[in-house]
Amino acid sequence: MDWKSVLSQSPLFSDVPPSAWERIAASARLRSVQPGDLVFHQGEAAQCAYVMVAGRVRLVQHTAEGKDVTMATFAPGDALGLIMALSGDPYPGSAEALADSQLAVLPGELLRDLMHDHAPFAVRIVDMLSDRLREAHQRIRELSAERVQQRIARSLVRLARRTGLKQADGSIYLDVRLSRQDLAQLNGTTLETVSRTLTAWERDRIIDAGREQITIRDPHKLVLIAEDVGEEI
Amino acid sequence: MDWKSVLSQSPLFSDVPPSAWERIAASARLRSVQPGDLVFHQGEAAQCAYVMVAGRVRLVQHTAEGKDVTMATFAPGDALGLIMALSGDPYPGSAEALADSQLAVLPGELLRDLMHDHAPFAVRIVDMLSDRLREAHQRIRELSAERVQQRIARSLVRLARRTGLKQADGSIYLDVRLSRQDLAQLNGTTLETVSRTLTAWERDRIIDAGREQITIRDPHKLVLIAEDVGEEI
DNA sequence: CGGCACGTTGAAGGGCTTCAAGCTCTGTGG
DNA sequence: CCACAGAGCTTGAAGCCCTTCAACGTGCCG
Repeated sequence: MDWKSVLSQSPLFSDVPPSAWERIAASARLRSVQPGDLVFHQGEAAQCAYVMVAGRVRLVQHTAEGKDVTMATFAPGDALGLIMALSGDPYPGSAEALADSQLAVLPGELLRDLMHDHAPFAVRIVDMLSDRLREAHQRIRELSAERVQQRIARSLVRLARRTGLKQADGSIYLDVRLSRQDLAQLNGTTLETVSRTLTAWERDRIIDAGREQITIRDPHKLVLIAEDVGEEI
Repeated sequence: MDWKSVLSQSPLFSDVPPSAWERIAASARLRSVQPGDLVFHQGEAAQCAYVMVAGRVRLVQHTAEGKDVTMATFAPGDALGLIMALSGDPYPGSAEALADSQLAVLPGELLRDLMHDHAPFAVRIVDMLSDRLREAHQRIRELSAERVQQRIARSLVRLARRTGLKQADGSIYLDVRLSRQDLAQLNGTTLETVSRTLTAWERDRIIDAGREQITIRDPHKLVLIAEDVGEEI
């Protein structure tokens, strides 16, 4: 299918009237990236926002000490770089492709104009930002109050909901390349700790862990760990 | 000064045309709260958003295990509960007054209408949410990658910028009631750890710490701790 | 088949939490 | 005015969770 029609079905543009659509089509370009490519670099001044057409991209922040922290991952339909494109500020992180991906490139100016001319479009953006903010707050709470085990369990449960493929035997296969390092960056821990944790869960038949792939055998137990049940009263 | 005129000068409403102002004035009410009062409760369905007129309020999330995490604090001009008022979802946290405060109460419906009728107003909201999201991401990065010491130093530096009163001798007095517990909730740690850290800094003449109040004697050193300088190459 | 990225495992240790006890202010009511 | 209750703070001791460093295994792909 034509990428522009995919774009027009993105939640971001669902409320844009047909009249404005020509303008979007005229300004938007398509960009293809391969795994490991950076869509944009941390610190770079933002000219554009992106809407995922295909593939998977993650937003990473590099700290001064050389650690990487994964802030979010994006699937088709999601928008990234919105805030920065609107304000023109430097990107606070880098966007790294996790798979072969295609993104629609949208000039910041176009977005600004659309927002001013079409209030419902601005409302859509408010909605998207609201969701992101809620997620961010949830992660702050987790990082502040929960143990590493819990946080890892939580991210597996979340991934299961997003990309899980239910198998015949009831287990859930996570349809993403997911290294120990990736899980560490998602949860603010080290790959060694992730490895030990997964090994322990494999011993307890809660998951099957392979190279960059995980199957959840016992989703219920994983949720119990995520919710830290087991010592109530 | 009339609280409605204060409200009209909030950044939130700076782009609302005079024509809409009557409508805002008609729907808005004023609410006064005392320290410790909750403006709204976690879990409660959101009907309204609030704009700070005077005082200071913080947003707290209670975890299942009974720990509290402070998500943000609000000063006059700031808006809280925006997201939830727009969507009608339950508040994900409680808003607790830290001082005698006054807030303008705005029905969610009013905000929704304003956004649809006046795009520039929606743009303001996008700006505010953008700032909040940026802050949240920064905190996630800090919580993921930094030590407790660093994070405490950082929050003191931040508070100094927001509410610091420069003294004659160059030190900075933080003009907020700030208990060890508060600092702990801000940084995802315990009051004991905060106490020990502050005591150590007091020994090193970096701060003066009293009961619920802190003066920064050597802001430069505090920044160095926050940035974790001292072991580069 | 060699290199490299991914993963496992062990050992050591430190940062931080947890529990516990006691101290020091502040404010309040008799 | 003073005493006392309670909130805020300090300090110690114990220990665990997690990191860090290090060495080695493993499988994929050129």
